[in-house]
Amino acid sequence: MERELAKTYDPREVENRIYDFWESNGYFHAEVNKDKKPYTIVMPPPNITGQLHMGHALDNTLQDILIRWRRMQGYEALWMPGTDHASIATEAKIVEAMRKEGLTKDDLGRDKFLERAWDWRAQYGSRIVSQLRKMGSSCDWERERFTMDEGCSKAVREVFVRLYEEGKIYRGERIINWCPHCLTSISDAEVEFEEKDAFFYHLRYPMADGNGYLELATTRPETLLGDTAVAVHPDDERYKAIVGKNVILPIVNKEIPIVADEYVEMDFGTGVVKITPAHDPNDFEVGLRHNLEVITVTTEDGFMNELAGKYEGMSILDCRKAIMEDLEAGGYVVKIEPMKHNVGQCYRCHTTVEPRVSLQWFVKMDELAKPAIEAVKSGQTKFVPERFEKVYFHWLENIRDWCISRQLWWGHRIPAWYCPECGETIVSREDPTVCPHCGCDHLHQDEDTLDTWFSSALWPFSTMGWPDKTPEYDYFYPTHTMVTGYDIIFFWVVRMMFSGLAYTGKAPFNTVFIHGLVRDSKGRKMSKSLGNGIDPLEIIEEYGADALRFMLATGNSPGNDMRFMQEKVESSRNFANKIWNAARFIRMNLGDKTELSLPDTLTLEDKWILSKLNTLTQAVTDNLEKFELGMAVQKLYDFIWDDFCDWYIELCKNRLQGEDKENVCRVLVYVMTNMLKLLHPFMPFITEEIWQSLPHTGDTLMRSDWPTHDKALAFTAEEKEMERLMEAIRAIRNRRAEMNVPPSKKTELFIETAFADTFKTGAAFMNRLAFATDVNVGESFDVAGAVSIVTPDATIKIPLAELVDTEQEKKRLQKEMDNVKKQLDGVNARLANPAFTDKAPEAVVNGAREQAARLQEKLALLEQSMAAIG
RNA sequence: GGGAGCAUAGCUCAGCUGGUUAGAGCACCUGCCUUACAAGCAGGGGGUCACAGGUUCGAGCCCUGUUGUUCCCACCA
Repeated sequence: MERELAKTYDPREVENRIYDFWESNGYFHAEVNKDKKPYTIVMPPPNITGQLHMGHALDNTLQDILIRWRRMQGYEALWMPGTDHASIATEAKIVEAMRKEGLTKDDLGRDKFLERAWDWRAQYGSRIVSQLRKMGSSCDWERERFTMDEGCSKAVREVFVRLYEEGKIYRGERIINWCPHCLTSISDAEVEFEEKDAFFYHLRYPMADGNGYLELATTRPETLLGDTAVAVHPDDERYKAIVGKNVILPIVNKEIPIVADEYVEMDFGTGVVKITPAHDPNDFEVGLRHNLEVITVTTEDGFMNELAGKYEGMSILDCRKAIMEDLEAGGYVVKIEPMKHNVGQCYRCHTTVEPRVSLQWFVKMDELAKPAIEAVKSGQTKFVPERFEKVYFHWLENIRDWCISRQLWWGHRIPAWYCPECGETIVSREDPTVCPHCGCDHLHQDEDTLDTWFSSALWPFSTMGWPDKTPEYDYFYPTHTMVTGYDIIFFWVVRMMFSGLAYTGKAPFNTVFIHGLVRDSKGRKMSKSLGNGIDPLEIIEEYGADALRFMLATGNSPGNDMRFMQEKVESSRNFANKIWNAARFIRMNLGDKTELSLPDTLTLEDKWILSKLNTLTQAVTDNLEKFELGMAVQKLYDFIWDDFCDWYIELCKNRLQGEDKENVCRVLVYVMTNMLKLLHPFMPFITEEIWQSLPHTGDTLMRSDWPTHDKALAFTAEEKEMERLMEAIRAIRNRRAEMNVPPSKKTELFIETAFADTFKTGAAFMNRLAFATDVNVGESFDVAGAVSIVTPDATIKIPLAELVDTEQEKKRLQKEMDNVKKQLDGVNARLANPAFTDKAPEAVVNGAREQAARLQEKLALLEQSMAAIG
């Protein structure tokens, strides 16, 4: 598959073709292979309702970099893909679509509704998957899973039953977060708090004995209808005498007790709190401690119910207004003051959440949380960056029982059946037909489904076939790296951790690699409501997936947010083009040669670039090992652009015109091939395309071997030697530019140096890169009216008499000497300090000594030049 | 109320366990269409690394405090 490179790089043409080539050849596929070590990443499953956004793009780029790198390193690398049914989000979309047709869930009934949901899944579930392909994601699509497929559902059922049998799952009347719009309970993690303007209503409740009033304050006066007590702190001297007495609940005109409870803060407000167990989590707890009645006064969809008396049918907010008018009329209102108040909202629809008592299923968290904390404390699982461990611990240490039942239809239906005869609850792996207790044969199944996160918590092992003992499970589990954003540590990472530990006995991954958010160019979160989202597919269309990936990897440090900026993508696109053209240049010179090996004899510049490549290989590998992808990518960029393109290719142009051409080509191909390998995880498409166009062995770059450091190619001395030449070339260019000498004006060079051999070797570089005609190397030259250029290794004289102003030249030399002296003084001062020479590491001290020597030499050369001018 | 991040060039950001004169991209200035690339080449200007102390032979990096900013968590009704 060797082809000519197109004249300009067109990612649109290349990317789809290359992706098909990879996929159709099964290069993404991983198999159980005892001869190799496994490396596994399971993809955070995107919602079936979702479309690819920048968050996915980042998340998947990072995963693909890691998986491609490990695959090339020789691991059996499995990237397990799949999608999430996203119960609440998907159901909301379907209900919305039905609403437009004038239909409700109840019109359709459960079965018909689910048919629609599966149709929806069939229609949209593949959309995000095809979008992930556009990113270049090298997932094993043959293993693609879905949280509601047979296997995952089996795992869900197994876990539910097991937890139930172990007593870690229970059903009970508890106060939960209720979304009046989605009409379902949601977990604590699914409530988002937002500060809103509210009012603090100061009320007074008359004492039942007619002895004055008790003043208290509330933000929700309408809940008064469900008050069953007022509470004070047991140590509060002001109220000790009245604890146990009653107050009269205004409007309702009912006596309710005054209880003493430590929950009340004496210093806040009047130190008296009204207690509404049905509509406030704290009040619910107080109610439990004091055996208070729980009176629910609202409906599921946010209106007042029949227990609200004359307020029945009003919305909660209307009721609040009405009740305040009535309280005002009755003289119960002391004052109303504005305040800031944290209001809980549903994370899906942003409707204000109503705390509400209802019958739900819960997972007991205390016992499950402990091993999850321990696994991270012991280092079995690590977070990158480490600071997120704190967040993780804090969450687990303060966790409350997890409400897992949802009043939704789309999801895993709770495998619990109730006997209408004897009230027995049956939870089992197989659907029961008769009640084991009384033999009744018309059992009915619980109507609710499970929280979406219940099934995603099992994702790392349910996708591997658990609870069955599959070869995949044995080989690929536990997985290695979990790549995800810090925003779902609570929702997902925590739950995978305790689930994995509880059911498989192992932490589900050994590293959690956390990344930040991709924000817009102004630093705002990308959101639908702001309309500031940037569609990755549009960016891919315009710049190519490689450019997008490269941009996302560049300057992205773990756990930190980044801004999306068009210029950064352009710069990445330019980089892709740079490599493309370097490859074109090589091909142009290559002819039909297919020789791959390095030549037997290497020149100075060959050794220099090979040695640099060698160092790069080690550095990039080390960075990847440490998840420092941003640093790895920066080093690749610098090497490819600066060292290889701007220096090596330029240096070798002379030789390409001579007899040495073949040897140069071999080195060019060798370095290019290795660069392509190192760059492949970041820019998979263009690297593969170029690799295919160059002499190569094997079928695909993505399955080629990751380069390793080669001792035979470490040429430290030559690197230094080359640097001397480069420094001289830079200095000459610099001087010429300062003096406005155009490149077209070539000159003779006289180089006075102690490194004559090096500079004689480098003479050929000077004419191309330093605009030289003849290059003379020797100990000393007497050149009339020359411009002197001084480096630590040489004094270079350029006869440019007509351009030289002697006075100007003197000033310049003096300035440079002053500068060098200043530096030299600094270094010498350090070296004169015994504290430094004694305490600093040897390498640092030696480095300083070398530097001092170089500066000293440069100074001496400058002095000579000065003397020569007179 | 608790916790965390960030503060480095005009802009956006790197800077890994403290070690020469702090880097990149973009922007800006100068000169170049040098037959791979003008999406390019060469050169240049531009930074008291938020502030104040401290530790150290040595601090952008470590410690303490201050200021600004962003985020997360938390039931003060």
